[in-house]
Amino acid sequence: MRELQAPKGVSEYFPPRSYYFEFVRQTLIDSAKISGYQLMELPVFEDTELFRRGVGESTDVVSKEMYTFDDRGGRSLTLRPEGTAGVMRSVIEHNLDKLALPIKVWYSGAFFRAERPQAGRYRQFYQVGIEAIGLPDPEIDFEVIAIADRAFKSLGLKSYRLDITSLGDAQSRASHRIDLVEFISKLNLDEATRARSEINPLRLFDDKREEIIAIMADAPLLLNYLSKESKESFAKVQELLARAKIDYVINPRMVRGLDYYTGTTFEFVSEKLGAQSGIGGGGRYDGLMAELGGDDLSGIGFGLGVDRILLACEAEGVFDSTLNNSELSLFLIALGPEEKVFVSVLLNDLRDSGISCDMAYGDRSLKGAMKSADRSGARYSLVIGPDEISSGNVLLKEMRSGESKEVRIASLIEFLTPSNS
RNA sequence: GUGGGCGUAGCUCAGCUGGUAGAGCACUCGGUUGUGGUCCGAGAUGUCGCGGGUUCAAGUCCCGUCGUUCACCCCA
Repeated sequence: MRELQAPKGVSEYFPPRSYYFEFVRQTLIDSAKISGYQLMELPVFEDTELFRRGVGESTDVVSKEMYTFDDRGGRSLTLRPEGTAGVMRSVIEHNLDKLALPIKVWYSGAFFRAERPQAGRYRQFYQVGIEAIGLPDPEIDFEVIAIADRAFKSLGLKSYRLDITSLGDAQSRASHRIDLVEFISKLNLDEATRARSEINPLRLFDDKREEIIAIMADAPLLLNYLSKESKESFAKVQELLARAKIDYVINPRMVRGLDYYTGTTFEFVSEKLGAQSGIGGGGRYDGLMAELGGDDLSGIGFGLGVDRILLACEAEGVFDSTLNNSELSLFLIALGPEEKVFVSVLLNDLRDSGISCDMAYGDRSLKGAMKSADRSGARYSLVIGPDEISSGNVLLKEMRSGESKEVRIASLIEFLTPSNS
């Protein structure tokens, strides 16, 4: 074991894979930005109370998975386990909800949960999320789902499923809960399962054991307890998805782990991943703003798991040959110490003009330096020795074709400026 | 938090019933004097995750520990 190593269960991205991580994250962000969402950059730690009240005391996330610590002033802080609560806190604190509604924001960053690590489940993980706050229109529900779906499609993902359901309003859930608890009380359950059902009876719906699935087959479904308004809103969301040709399946047994969800709730599931197959999920959260001390506004959002989406992309092979993981257009090679100084300055001038370029450092053989040029992925390479410096002409070699053409050093900038090539 | 698998060169791994380590890829150099990607040749690389135990002898057996992986659980 090395003396120093990363803390257990964190994900790290370094070259060359970091290129794909960034590509995935940026694609998710772009999907939000073209729909009118704006950046929200928030602290990674918050007052512990925010998550207790926002996410819910009874959830596993809050009760046993938070990284909580006291700062030097004795304040209890917690590394954010999810993004929505922090966004709500900031919206309320800065009175953003007093502006035109809906407020549409996106965020991206690291989140923390002290779970047992597994493929696709990390203690520090990355999410891109959006929130649309202030209005309950089902058209917004549709927009939010479509943004996630569009992001997945533009990445080239195909093997995923969209599950949706509605958790209804407070009254719907209360009357369903009475019947569900009644139903569960008659079941013969082991102690651990019974304890789980007492914390949240809905949990039994997503138990993976055959026998539990069997006995829950006749359990009352929340979807049958929806109020007229909830039912109409959910129907509208489905109609919009159908008209936009976004495939979905209604999954009345879907359970979300955070207490704040109400109304339309959804989950994207990859078919190419193992147990940790949820690549994104979200839903509406009426009541969360009020719970945190703000106006009683509705909101809806999602969190997408960048780590898992990257795994899904790799599992589906969407990166093959489509991406050139280099930003470089030119790679420079100097033949000797004199030329190295010259090239170093030339390189700097080219960069001043916005041309992406690099050079061979160290005292490598020409063959070795050309190899670096090849590996750099640069479009062109050029070698500079005494002849080039005295003549002012260089042979610009296009790496892919292997063909060279003579160019004046003085006109390199013009030649390589993107709009001219 | 519970249960199972795994942990050997930078990477992927081989190493049979214990006798002090190997392959492929990658890397560096060379194959005519200044041009990469193919091919050929040469070279460097490991306290066999860590700690302890059994043994004349452990990468190989036992215990612990750390990490990882799969499932449960949970969720992104």
